[in-house]
Amino acid sequence: MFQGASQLNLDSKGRLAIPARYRDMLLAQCAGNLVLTADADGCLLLYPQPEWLPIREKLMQLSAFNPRIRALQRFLVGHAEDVVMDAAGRVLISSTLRSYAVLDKRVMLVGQGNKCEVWDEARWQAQQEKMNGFTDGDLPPELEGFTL
Amino acid sequence: MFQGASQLNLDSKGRLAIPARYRDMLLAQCAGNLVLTADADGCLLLYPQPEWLPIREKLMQLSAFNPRIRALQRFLVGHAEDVVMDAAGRVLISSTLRSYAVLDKRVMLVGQGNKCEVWDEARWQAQQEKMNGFTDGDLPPELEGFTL
DNA sequence: AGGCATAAGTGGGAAAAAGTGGGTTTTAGT
DNA sequence: ACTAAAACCCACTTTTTCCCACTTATGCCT
Repeated sequence: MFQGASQLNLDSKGRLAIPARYRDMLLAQCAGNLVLTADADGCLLLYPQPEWLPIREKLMQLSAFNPRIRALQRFLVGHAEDVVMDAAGRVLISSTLRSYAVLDKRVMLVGQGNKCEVWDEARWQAQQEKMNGFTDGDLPPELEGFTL
Repeated sequence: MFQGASQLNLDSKGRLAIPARYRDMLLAQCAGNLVLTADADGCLLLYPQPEWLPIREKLMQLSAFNPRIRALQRFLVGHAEDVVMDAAGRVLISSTLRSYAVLDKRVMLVGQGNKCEVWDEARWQAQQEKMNGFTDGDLPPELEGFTL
């Protein structure tokens, strides 16, 4: 499971070094086979391949006649790329995905349970600002009674 | 259970010495495995790992399509880090979390039931000021009829 | 009440691991 | 066949982790 944020640097070839704490897990779980795709909020999503496959299957079984579902399918599956960790625990991010998420050098890798998010550092900061005033207004009903 | 506040000092490497009164309990409960994450009020939260895990599970099962829930997931899970007590009962606080909570040296550790809060001392003082005038204005309905 | 013993707080150093950068070979595409 | 990009590999630098030693505090026993 992924959690925690790491500030990382893409190297001159566009490679991303996966934090060491995840490497053994990823080698054991999927031999370093990962899937990168785009997220609607402007970051990338990084899944272990075994986590991604059932998500793709469920997604593609949804109705192809609902325009919003079609758009979601095109977006997620259309941007997905297989990547493999090299011996140093790095993955190459294609120029297509790099330009989608506006990644140049400074990047945040943010663990989110079964996946990680990859953010341009400045965009991540901006995203975090949204927590200011989080408790203003009505809370979503799912959070009623939620205790930390 | 955690209660009471302790004034502690981070050392030059950013390590926090857990008060001795909690150590035996933490070694027995979770072998020193703890989880540190950020709190929206500007402090950090320190959970024994067994307390944290069900909270994370409940959080990650909520809908990923609600923007406010997504923000909360990104914030809490995105900042969570596993830490382990060393032989001297200390945990290392990463520079990411230290800069989030503006921790330099003087720190307050405040017990809060199933978790502790970690505050920069000055911010803790400021937080306490907010208790002045607590009873001004309308009370939340949950406190109606509440007796101490 | 003094001193001794144990436990806690604190600091730092050395070994190991991880981050980083590039050079060379292979593959694919034109 | 030639070019360009990607995969692979190796070496160097930096960071992290683990361990040990010293100082300070606490409490117990004489």
